[in-house]
Amino acid sequence: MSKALNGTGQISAGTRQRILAAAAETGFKPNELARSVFERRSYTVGMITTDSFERFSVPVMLGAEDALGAGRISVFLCDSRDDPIREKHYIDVLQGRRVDGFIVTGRSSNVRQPLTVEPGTPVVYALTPSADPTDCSIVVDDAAAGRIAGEHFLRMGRSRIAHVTGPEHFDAARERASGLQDALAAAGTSLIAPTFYGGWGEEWGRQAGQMLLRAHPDVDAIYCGSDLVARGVGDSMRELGRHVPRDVALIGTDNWEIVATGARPPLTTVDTGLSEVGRIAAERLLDAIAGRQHAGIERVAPHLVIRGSTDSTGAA
Amino acid sequence: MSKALNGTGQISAGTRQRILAAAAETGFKPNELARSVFERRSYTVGMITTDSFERFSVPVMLGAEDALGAGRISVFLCDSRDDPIREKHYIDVLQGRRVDGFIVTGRSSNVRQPLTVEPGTPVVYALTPSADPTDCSIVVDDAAAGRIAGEHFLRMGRSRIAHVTGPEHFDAARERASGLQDALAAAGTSLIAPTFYGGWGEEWGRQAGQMLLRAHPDVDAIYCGSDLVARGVGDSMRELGRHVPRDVALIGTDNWEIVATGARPPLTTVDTGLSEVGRIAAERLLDAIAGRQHAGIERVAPHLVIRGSTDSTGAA
DNA sequence: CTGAAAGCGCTAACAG
DNA sequence: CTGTTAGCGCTTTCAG
Repeated sequence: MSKALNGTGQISAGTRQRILAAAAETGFKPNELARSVFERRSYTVGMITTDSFERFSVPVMLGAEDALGAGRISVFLCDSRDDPIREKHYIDVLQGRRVDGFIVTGRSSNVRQPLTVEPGTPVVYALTPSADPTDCSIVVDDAAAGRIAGEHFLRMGRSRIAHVTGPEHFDAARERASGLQDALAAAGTSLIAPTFYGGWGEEWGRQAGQMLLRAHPDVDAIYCGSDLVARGVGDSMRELGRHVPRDVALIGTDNWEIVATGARPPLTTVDTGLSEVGRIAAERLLDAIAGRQHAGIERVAPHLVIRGSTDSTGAA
Repeated sequence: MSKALNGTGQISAGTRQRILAAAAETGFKPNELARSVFERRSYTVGMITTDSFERFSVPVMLGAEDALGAGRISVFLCDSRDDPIREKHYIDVLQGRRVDGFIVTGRSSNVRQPLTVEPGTPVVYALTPSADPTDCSIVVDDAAAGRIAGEHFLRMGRSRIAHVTGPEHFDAARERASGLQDALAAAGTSLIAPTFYGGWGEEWGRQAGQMLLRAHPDVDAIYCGSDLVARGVGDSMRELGRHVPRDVALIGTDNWEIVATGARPPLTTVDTGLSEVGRIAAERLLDAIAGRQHAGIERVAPHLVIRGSTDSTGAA
């Protein structure tokens, strides 16, 4: 009897107990599907990632799944592989299952085309904002990431600062660069050299480190667009006789734990708060499902994780 | 009308077309939930991971999701965080949603307690086999991984072979070690030193590399239990004046692309075929749902990916 | 406060 | 071949 199980309707405490006991004994489990048919909602959301759960979407998903699970909502997992056909397929299937909403995530922080869903189905974009500014998007505050890194260098007294990062066509790369420049400008200084745009991997870090040192042997601090780049840069510094952090301080980005802590010295890095992005996205989606729509792009503040590459008192 | 949409029952081609057209025009989407209530199954499975989607469970999940999606089955995502309470909670919720089955995965290859589910609900274990041998488990063939690495070293003419790997309490570590020993024994030789059990990270690799070189300066090949260990070992080799692969050849494990390819030289590594594990697990689950139960532990063959750390003709 | 009845959207079986 | 009906398991409403 649903009245007993849900405590709804009018029923006496006595019979309620009796029914509950009987249910427990029988091992009765209500069929949530049937309830969903009646309620016209499924307490279920679809999470669509475009990038096969690379290291960026995973923390976002985890944060989202966590927040959603607390609201007793289950999560459907979909890997669209950046393929519009697959994406449409998943949307169709999940709408057939009457999901209450969608969270869309992916690797890049560049804008993406909005999802085409049944009108009334809420969608929240995490990490990759929707091109439609009236959609709800949660992203990393990349400018703040650059600023934080710059301020930390200034605070530790470094002044000959350089920046090595990913390809220029990534919004994230350009915004971090401008955040860093802003921080330096606010202190009346500027980058020792134009930003080195290139790639996100170790190899680019090594190359850029060498180029940088050749052009500016007196560099004393380098902000890197990823932890991998930072490792590559660090390797090249050591090879060319520079000590990290004494001669050159290094800050990475991502706080990819296993990479950052495995480095020698462990990397100080800007944690972009991806699981926070996921958590907030989930909350916004829950709000939207409850009828409280959010609109616009919300930027999540990153934070600095200090380790040996900027702190000589820390681990070697 | 369901007859038209599903092509079931008896209906003329004419009216069928007419109904289909009307449905397309209206944008009609059948409610799969209602169908599921009737069918008593949901075309949905639960994927439970114990380890928050570390790099081991992600490829497994991807492989599984891929195979399941082809069978038009959606996947519920659950992160139990190795917490029995959370696990039970997820199982209850998903059984309430009448999932057709479960796939359980996690980081370690050690056996785990079987899931407690409603009788009749199929469960397949991926990566972490069930303690119950009548359950269906798909795992990596770790002994084969060790064998493959050993045979590759022998083939390239190395004979003073060592092994640095993770903690001894991991089944995977011990089995790879014994597989490697078997391969050497088959060629009438043996390890130059007892297996170095320790950890899975770079730091352990560096330590072990130093210890190894001190005790056995003439070592010419090292099989490592993870790509991170291999990187650590490689770093220590170079620091102590050994060239990789000329003086010492290196094989890692996992084929964690970004780590293996970012190394200098890029790492030859044993790919443990995790997405294959996931794919097969999904197929076995589909079979079980269809009434064809599988039982026992199935081992998936790993394969070698050759890069510069064993091949001096390759990248430097 | 209780039990019966109607309906959520679908499918199968059934007369017409 | 067609349209109607009963029923999947649940919740809500409405007489008793």
